[in-house]
Amino acid sequence: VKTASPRRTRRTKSRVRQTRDLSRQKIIEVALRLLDREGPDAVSMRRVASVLRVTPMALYNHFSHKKALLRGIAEYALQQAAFDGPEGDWREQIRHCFRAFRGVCLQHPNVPRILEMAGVAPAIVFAPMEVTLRALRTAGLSDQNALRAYFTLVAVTLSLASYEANGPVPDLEPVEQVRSRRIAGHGYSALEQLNVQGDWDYEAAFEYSLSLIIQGIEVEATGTGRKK
Amino acid sequence: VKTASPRRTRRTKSRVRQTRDLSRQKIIEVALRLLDREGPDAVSMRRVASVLRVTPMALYNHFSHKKALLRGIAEYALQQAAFDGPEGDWREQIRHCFRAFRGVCLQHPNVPRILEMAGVAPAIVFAPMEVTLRALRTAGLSDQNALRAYFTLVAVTLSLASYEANGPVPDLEPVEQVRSRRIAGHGYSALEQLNVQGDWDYEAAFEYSLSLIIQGIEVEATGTGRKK
DNA sequence: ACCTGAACACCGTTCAAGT
DNA sequence: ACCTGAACACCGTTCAAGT
Repeated sequence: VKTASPRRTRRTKSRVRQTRDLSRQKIIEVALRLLDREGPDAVSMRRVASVLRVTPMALYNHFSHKKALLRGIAEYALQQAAFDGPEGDWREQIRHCFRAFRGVCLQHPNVPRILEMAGVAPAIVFAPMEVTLRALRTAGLSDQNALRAYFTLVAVTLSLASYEANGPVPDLEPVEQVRSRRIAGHGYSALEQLNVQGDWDYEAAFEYSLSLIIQGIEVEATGTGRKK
Repeated sequence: VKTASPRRTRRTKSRVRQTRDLSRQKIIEVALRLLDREGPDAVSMRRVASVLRVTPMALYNHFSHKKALLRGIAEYALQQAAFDGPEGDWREQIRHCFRAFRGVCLQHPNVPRILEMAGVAPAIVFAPMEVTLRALRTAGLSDQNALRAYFTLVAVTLSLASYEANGPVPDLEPVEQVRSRRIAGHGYSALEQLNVQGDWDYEAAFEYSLSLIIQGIEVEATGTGRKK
């Protein structure tokens, strides 16, 4: 029940387009593997080309610049997500959609990073947008507010997934640790007494964020929220 | 009423530390100016050094690597924000805190980008964290849930500010426009009928996100929310 | 239409040397 | 402690040329 039918449409204008698309596909697959295994820095035109045993410039026949390749990678990865869930409550539709989104982000932990990068938004992001719009219309929101909610949900999903993928603590270097302690000396009482037991549960945190936003939408939809 | 006292603390171990810190400061100011005027790519060790009429390697006496410099820039920019607001309701405290956060992000539109980059989280991010923790304790949340709410708020603030700063549409290239139309053909009905009048109001969108999350917290705090 | 080879104008960072 | 100069191992992309 995927929203976007994945690149099956036949182009009518030429016959042997297959080759071109196969090649494009191959490049993306290699690049995604590099991204998954060695991180964003490994995805250079030169690295990708060398894995494919080809000149860097050969890639420019398929992608006009690196950003287009990154977009291709992100699109390819996100196509694996089934944003559409089973019929049901708008709450569950949204939960399903963004759980699916988070799912592919965890399978390809560096995809959020390249999505965050300069204008690298592939067309596929319209799929979760569609799901969200439909769900929130049934909830009674205006299109404008539904879009706003969508951006909120995407932001949180991407950010938490990225944070989860790239290590728990952004560990400052030793030097800055000291400086930060110095800063921390000045009235960070809430932080000093901070009380959280056990390891950080990323999934629970994601679900909590989801709940906050959904409950917020609920209030907004039923008109219980005070106007500012 | 700033939370973090900005680098005024005197280091006791040497006398002419002034020079070192002045230089560090100078580097950051030049780098931030480059970031603001020419974007993240302009902030290279070589560019920064050349503006300062100095060898690239001279910078490494003050920052052990580029990431440390980026962290320094982000910290410097964020120090200009007054996250602490006037006393008051936890709702208004949070609103004030993240409006201030958004404010510096708009003054330095590329700061969100470098914050999103690899582990570039300066110690100053603890300031809004402190404010949020305090506010949400008075709202009755556990520290764990308060932290989760904090991450939600930061994610949304940064993401929307970044989106606002870097042009309204991530305009796909012509080629991909066509492909996206093709994809859009398949059942994107909600998007096709999408009805939003006038230009996109970024500030209103931010305020709406803020409201969603705050109202969600409210529900969570008063225990009205159904447990999953 | 697709690929190569050489070149251009950049990167971050190491290392040895100077003061 | 701070800075230089040369070098290493990379980048993305243009351009002219081949098939």
